[in-house]
Amino acid sequence: MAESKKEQAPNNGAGTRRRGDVLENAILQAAWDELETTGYNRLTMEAVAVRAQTNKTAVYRRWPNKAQLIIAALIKFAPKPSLEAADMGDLRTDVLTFLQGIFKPLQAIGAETIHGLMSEYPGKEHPMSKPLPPRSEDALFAAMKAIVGNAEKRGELQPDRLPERVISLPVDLLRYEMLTTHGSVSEDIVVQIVDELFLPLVKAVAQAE
Amino acid sequence: MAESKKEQAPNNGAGTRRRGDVLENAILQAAWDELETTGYNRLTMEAVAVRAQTNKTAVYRRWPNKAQLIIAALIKFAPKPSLEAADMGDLRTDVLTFLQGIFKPLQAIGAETIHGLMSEYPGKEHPMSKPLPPRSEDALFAAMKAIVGNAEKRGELQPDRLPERVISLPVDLLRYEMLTTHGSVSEDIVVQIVDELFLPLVKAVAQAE
DNA sequence: AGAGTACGGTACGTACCGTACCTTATATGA
DNA sequence: TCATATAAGGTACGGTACGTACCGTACTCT
Repeated sequence: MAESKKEQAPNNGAGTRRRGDVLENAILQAAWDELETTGYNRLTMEAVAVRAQTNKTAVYRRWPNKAQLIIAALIKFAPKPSLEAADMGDLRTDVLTFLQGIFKPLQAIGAETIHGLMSEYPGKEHPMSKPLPPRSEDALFAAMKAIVGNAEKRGELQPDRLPERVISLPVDLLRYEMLTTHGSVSEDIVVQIVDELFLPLVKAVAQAE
Repeated sequence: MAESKKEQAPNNGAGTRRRGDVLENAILQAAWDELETTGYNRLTMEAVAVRAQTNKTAVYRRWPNKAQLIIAALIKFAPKPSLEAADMGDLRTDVLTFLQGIFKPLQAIGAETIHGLMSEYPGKEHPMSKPLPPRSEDALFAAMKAIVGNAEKRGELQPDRLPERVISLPVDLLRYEMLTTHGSVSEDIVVQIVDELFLPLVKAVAQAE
């Protein structure tokens, strides 16, 4: 009798109403799925709610807008590059493997999403969780510094000769290419960046004899 | 009597209804003004129409969406960099003056607008008038090639030694910085790019003895 | 058991989009 | 000079998405 109100429990027969982390994860998962199938621009809060089998209210209770929601979804579900600096014996190999390792993760997020986020994001008055952090806090930059540090320890480079701009050059250019190339970026861009730009530069500035 | 319908001619007393290029320019001017005061995201077609003292219909008759309208406004009103390669006697001066010349125009457009355009722009199936053209058609790249060519003629560089990536490096990095730096980019980034990256690279690869 | 919390669900007001429709001014040329 | 086509002015609409309010109801916790 009292059960008649349930009208065929809408989910599985077990505990019906999700809460807290369970619901939060379901929403983030839905946002990530929606992002992959629909793309950032056409993604709507309502579609995310529907896919998560909940409603907009539950979404807005947690994230105030689309940008914040998607950032949270990226943090949780986007493929993360390995940030441990490979240490294989020479600088070229280390940088190449590192860049190749971040290539696919960057590509998985996609230019449309980045542009959308950076376009919509408040920026001012919002010093938290930006899509692209300043260089000093950038994990990819830190990884490159570690790689260069290893090469210095091995004696490949004279210490402290490389300006920050040189160290960040490969990651910056890779990101630039991802942002501005509609369609897919060929993976050999990584090799070009290393062999035509980074290594000649290193050689000119700081290579030990 | 028949004049009573005019209700105090809303514009100047002279020819009332604008057409063709006059109206088109008024709309583009309004779009440009609106872009500068409101910003790309919050700019609406209706606001442009109101500022141009016309209505949405007249706008949509000419441009199918916001992105196209803004691109047209940029082409007409955005400050254009000088594309003639300076030829002052040495490569460093030429590249510096060139980069400094494109600095302000790039900054005038602004990251928000570029991100918005690149986010909304169809891209696929639309091979026309992209915000960022491919390198081969990029006017800034062509200018850099001319500058390098001048240096080769002077004997500063050995001819045909510089890969395209080296030539486009300064412009690419400058654009990257403009796109990813919220707030204002300091102008000495230009000097850094030239002195820490481009010139050492040129020296390493192609400088004549 | 009771009380607070947070989800489910709906409905609403707002904003903007893009289009349809009609009226009216202007350019053109027969 | 008048007729006609064109394009402007202007309004109104359907549609979509946003973000919020409200309320009933399940769940949690003590």
